[in-house]
Parts: sequence; C-alpha cells; structure tokens
Amino acid sequence: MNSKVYETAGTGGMAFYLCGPTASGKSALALEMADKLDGEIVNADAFQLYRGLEILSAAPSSAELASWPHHLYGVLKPTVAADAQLYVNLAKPVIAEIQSRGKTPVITGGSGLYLKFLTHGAAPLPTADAVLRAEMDARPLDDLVAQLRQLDPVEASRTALQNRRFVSRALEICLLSGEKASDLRDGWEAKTAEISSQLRGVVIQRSRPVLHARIAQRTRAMLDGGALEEVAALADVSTNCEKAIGFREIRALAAGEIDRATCEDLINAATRQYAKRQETWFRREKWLTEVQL
RNA sequence: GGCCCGAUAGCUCAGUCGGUAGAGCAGUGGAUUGAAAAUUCACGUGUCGGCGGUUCAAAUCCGUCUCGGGCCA
Repeated sequence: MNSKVYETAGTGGMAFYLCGPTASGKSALALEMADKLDGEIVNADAFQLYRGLEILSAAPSSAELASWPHHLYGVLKPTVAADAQLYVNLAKPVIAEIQSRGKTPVITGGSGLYLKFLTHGAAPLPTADAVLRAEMDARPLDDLVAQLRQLDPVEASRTALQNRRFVSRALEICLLSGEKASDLRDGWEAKTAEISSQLRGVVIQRSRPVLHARIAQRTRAMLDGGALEEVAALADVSTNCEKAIGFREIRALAAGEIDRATCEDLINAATRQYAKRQETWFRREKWLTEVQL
C-alpha cells in the first residue's frame, strides 16, 4: 500500500520528510516509516510543539510517544511565542544528533513555513520585533503601505498590499536592517532550487470527501476526548496558542455563546479551510513526492 | 376544516415602483521566508416550490395546488 513511500524513502540515512494536510494520517504513517527506515520521528507541526495543547493539536498519544522515539513534541510552554526560526533552532541539533547515531530522522508535520525554513534555510533577515509590530499594528494599513513604497518600491510592487501581515513584515525588515527587504530576500531565493534537488520526502494526499470525513471524525473525538478541559486549563497562553483551531470555538462553547453542534461545525469548517491551505502550500513544493492514500 | 406567514445558490436570507437575481456563510482555486492552525486575493446560472392566468415583460400582481410553521376551531 505504501510502496511509493518506501521507494521515495530509499534505504534510510538521509532525513525523510513526511508532509500532508491535517488529518491525513501523518502520525500513523510516521510510525510505520520510522520502523521501516530504522528512524526516529521529529515533529514539524507548529502547535504540537506546545505542551498543554495535545488534544487540540492532535498530537500523538502518550502511548504512541512511548512506543517509539519521538522528538520535539510538547517541548514549549504555551506562553512562548514560537516562530519558524525558533523551530529550526530546535530541530537542527535534534536531527543532527539522530543522524550521528546512524538513525534516520523522519520529519513529520504539516506546518509548511516551518518545514520550508528547515529544508531551505532562512533568508538573512532581521528577527521579528514585538514592539515594532505593536506600533505598526496601531497604524492604518495605507500608512504602512506608503512608507514601504518609499523605503523599498521594489518590495512594495511585489507584495500583496492588502495583506497587512506581509506589508508589516516587509516594512519591519527595512526598518530593522536599514536595508531594502527586496535586496535581502533576493539572495536567498536564488539558492532554493539547488537545495530542493537534494531533499527527499512525500506529501500525503487524500480525496476531499475522505479528508473531510476524517476531519469530522477527529473533531468529534477531540470534543468527546477532553478538549474542553484542555482549553479550560489554558489560562495564560501566548497569542500563538490562541490561534489554534478550536481554541476560540471551545471558549465560546464554554461561555454558552454557541451550542455543541455549532462548535463542532465551526471547528470542522476551520479545519477544512486549513487543510486546503496546506494542500496549496505543498503543491508548490515540487521536491515532495505525492502519495495518494 | 378556516385564517395568517413562509418557500429564491449547499445553508441563512435580501430583492425597491413588474424590466429574467445578490449578500453573508459554506465550497473551489491562488499567494505566502521569522505571527503560518496566521494573514490575504479571486471565483456567484440558480427549475426564484409546481401549474395556470394578467402583461410587451412576472421572483415581484392574480388564481390554484404542494410542502413547512403558526393561530383559530
């Protein structure tokens, strides 16, 4: 059934990437692949990194974690605001250490940006600055766009100017570095193709009806399996964790603003939309071998 | 049985004075190198419940039937 996956994986040694949309069955396949490749599983999911979000993030169960070496699951406190570079800083040494023992890292997850940073490296850009971001968040978008146009017309011309996040980040780079974001980014982009040719991995695909059914099943299991208690226990969380799908919905349920069925529907819809975005992302990663399950 | 209200996109609904219909949500496709489970862009033909009638022209007016919901018996 997974002969194409095995073929892509080869005989082990190199890191193997196992990607796919949420609820596609990555975790189960990871266990299988780790066994096959004499490997160890490394998390590449932005939310499974956190402790206390196990149910919402559909992290592997404690039984699964105990059954085989897993790395980078539940390693961050919910108050920490992670980002792609922080993830790479955590993952690189873990992967190297696994390889030094002659094992194969099976890097498993669906966070496209985190995976991209890990596989292709980071552009030489300044790190996010919380204070500057807060300042920019308080300004009108038009104002940010005008300043970006002035500081870096090239970047402004190729940025989606309706997207506040993208405009802010481009501007942030210019302001923190004193250089043009476009110049800093160009150097990095030129090198990505060569890197891709040396990577090895698969992206799991499932038909939409199947994926949607799996999502619905999982949402129900989450809500029945302690997600409400988990959210209730998360008193102090970073703004990262607040964005976990299900967090707001379950808060609303607990507050009596919506009923259980509505909560379930909302979580399902948000999860389906997320899965679609993941598919769009991975479709562009041509180095991944598509595997239909 | 009588009366009233409703029936329009997958869902919830809008539709002015008659000129063959459009919002939100859902869905689909895209963008996306330090917030990414984030953020953002694009995409709207559907027996206007059925049948008849009036009219140059009906989602819209009239009749009737069907199915909901309600009130009175």
